Amino acid sequence: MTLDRLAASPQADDERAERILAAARELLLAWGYKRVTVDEIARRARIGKGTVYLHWKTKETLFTELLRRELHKQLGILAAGIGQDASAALPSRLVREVFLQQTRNPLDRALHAGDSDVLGALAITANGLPVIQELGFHTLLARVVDVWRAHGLVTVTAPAADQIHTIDAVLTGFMTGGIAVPPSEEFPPDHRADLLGHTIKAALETSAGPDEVTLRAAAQDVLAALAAAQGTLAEARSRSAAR
Amino acid sequence: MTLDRLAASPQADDERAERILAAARELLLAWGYKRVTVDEIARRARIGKGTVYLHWKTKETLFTELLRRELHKQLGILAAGIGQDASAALPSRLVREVFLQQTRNPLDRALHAGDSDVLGALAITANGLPVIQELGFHTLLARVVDVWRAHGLVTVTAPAADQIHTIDAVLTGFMTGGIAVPPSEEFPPDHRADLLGHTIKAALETSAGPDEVTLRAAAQDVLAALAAAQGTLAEARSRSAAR
DNA sequence: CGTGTGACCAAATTTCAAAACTGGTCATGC
DNA sequence: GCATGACCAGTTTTGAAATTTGGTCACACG
Repeated sequence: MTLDRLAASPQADDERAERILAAARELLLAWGYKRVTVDEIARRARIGKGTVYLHWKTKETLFTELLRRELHKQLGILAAGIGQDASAALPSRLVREVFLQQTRNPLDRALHAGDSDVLGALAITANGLPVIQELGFHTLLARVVDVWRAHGLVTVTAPAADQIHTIDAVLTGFMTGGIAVPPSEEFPPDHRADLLGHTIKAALETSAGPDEVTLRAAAQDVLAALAAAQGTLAEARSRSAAR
Repeated sequence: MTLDRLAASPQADDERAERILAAARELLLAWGYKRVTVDEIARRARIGKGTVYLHWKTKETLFTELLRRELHKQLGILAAGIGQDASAALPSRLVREVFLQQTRNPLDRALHAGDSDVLGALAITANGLPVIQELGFHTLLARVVDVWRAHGLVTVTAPAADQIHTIDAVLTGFMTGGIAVPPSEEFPPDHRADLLGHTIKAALETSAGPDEVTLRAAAQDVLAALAAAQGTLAEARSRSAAR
């Protein structure tokens, strides 16, 4: 365990942090927050338990960073999609994509659903708020809605707060999938994503689609909002490090 | 306890059943299914415990009937609303009303949300399905959507199954209220109901509102569907009685 | 020297058997 | 012949002991 590393270079430190995070991620998905022990994480990362605490003050900050990274990555994927095709910045398209991402990535799903089987004590933060709020998702949503309004992609007759709430509720509803209707193979994620997209489009978007120029400008602003949110996440990271 | 009743008339029997049901309802709301004991129900209804079993085979059938009655009553209120104003049969209006009912009536809410704090073991039936499904809500929703389609109140370009799923998901989403947005006093139930109604309307209803004649005809058919569902509920009741 | 470690500690969680409770029955009394 | 509550088997709760776990730190190692 001690043969391969002579001095601690910052580089090796980073690589070690990654290993810890990777181990934590695997275990979180397999067992859920509560059952994962710091000891086990250390064993998987092939380091001593104390070393984990050289990187994070507590088990909680370690996992919080893991979640921050997850959201950071998700935002990156969204941004990439918009970069490739500006129309992916449209409300219906963006919400659709978020839905698909949550469907595919178990951690994202747990995060947005506040799944306490996976998140355990993390599901609700010290402030009594769901993690997803703590991570600034609400702020991002509000900013993006503002961008959409500024560029006329969504109606401005309705208050922004109403639109935010509608998006939140509808997305959540499609995530849980409703209650009355029995799950069926007729509804694969892609299809449900389409229904969600259609609902968002009908409820919020302006009837006439935007012209090319407006769309590109709006896409730029959405990208900026995403980047800003990523920045906030990255910044919070350094604040939770042990050293 | 025996002075006031000499012979058991069917009438007195019914009145007694009502007392039991009323006691069960109070206790269910106060304590939740699991904590409510048959003993306590009997005490509240001022009868012996064994007497409860003269009316229902098990604790579970007793509470299932309670829930059936609750849904029956809710359907009655919906029907009354339509009787008074045919436009209450429109998708957006009807869903809106269901939402408000669930918001106001704790039992309805528990029923539709599958709240296991209240419903306990009842939340999931012996068949592994949520109670609300067992009670035929899905069948009713499917029928009503068909009526709407037949009368051109909703688009017929989209499959009915998609529309059912959309209604279910959106209603559920507004019930839980989303995750990302912190609850606020800005969003009283009435306001959220409006947002829900708007969403359903935009996502499903045909752009041109129906003429008076069509609306009335559709309203009649919706009423018939509601009455049929009530009939099914009442019929199931007799099947669960002990005698 | 300074980094990494695992033995160690207090606090939290799990175990497990005894005690208490509860759904459902039925012999009894009215 | 209907209503009742004592009674029973099976389940749940309790609580104290045993185990586990997050977090610390004295020490070994390079």
